[in-house]
Amino acid sequence: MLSQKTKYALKALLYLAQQEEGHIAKTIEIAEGANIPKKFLEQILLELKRGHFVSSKQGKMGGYYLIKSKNTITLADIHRLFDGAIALLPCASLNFYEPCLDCKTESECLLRLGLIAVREKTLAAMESITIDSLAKK
Amino acid sequence: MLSQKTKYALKALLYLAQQEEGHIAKTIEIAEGANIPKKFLEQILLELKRGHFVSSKQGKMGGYYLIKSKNTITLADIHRLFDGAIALLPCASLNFYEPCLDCKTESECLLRLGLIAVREKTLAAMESITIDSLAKK
DNA sequence: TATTAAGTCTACTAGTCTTATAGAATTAAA
DNA sequence: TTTAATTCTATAAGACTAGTAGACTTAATA
Repeated sequence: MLSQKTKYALKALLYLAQQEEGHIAKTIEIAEGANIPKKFLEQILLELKRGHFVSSKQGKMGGYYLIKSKNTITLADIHRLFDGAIALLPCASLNFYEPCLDCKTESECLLRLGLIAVREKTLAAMESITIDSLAKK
Repeated sequence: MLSQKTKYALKALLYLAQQEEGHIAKTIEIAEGANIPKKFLEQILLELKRGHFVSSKQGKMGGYYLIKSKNTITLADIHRLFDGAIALLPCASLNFYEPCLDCKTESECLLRLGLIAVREKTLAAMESITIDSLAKK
């Protein structure tokens, strides 16, 4: 399941994607437009900035705007930024790989290969969903 | 991600699936065979029993055994029993549906349809993984 | 240059969830 | 009746989630 944070991040990105080119949106504007608690949104926007999905202009008249094309930002990207691995276990993850501590050896693990198969399907589906494709629904 | 509980449940089921027909496995035997803390495993086995995947024989010489065919128990089943919804949000879930509180109306929700598409792919993948298919890896 | 309005950063907190552990009660074989 | 197993309820430490608070920095503009 997506955390509330990931959901808010997606909604914030959708809000930004729907603004006209060049528009700089204030946090309060996004918060009200997408129904997100403002102070919580501040943190989320900072993380999106550190992830290079948005940038900001500081000071008066400042705000946030997309810096990555809305048809290249995928659900998989945002999930990874906020909720981490897409795989069902770290040992089946591409980007967050970690061996399981309770497995004797990875090759003996009966779960891993099956979970990798699931991850491949889920990942493909999540990579095909972009902010742009969502905005057009 | 799977919780530790779900992972242990799968390992316990795999252990049971690998025993010969008619064998009744004690909790301590499964715990040691699958490397699971015994007291934690007790709870898990009870939940698997309530979910009608295993049954038990009480008293001396008692223990647990599969009551559902190992090629009909899927990863999706066990995920749902312990971790709940497979969809990324409750509003996109089949078995754990709940409307989003922060959406004005569901039809306006830009996320839902995309998340349903992901759930369909993930669910198909998880339903194709059975205890039997895992045990044969 | 002072004011104002915006983002930035760090810390904190209440509540919930996870991962167990403990121990008493129940059941059934021998 | 003893023993060995499941069953049930309670508890607890630690991590995580979702959010709040407030001080600080930056930049437009009057």
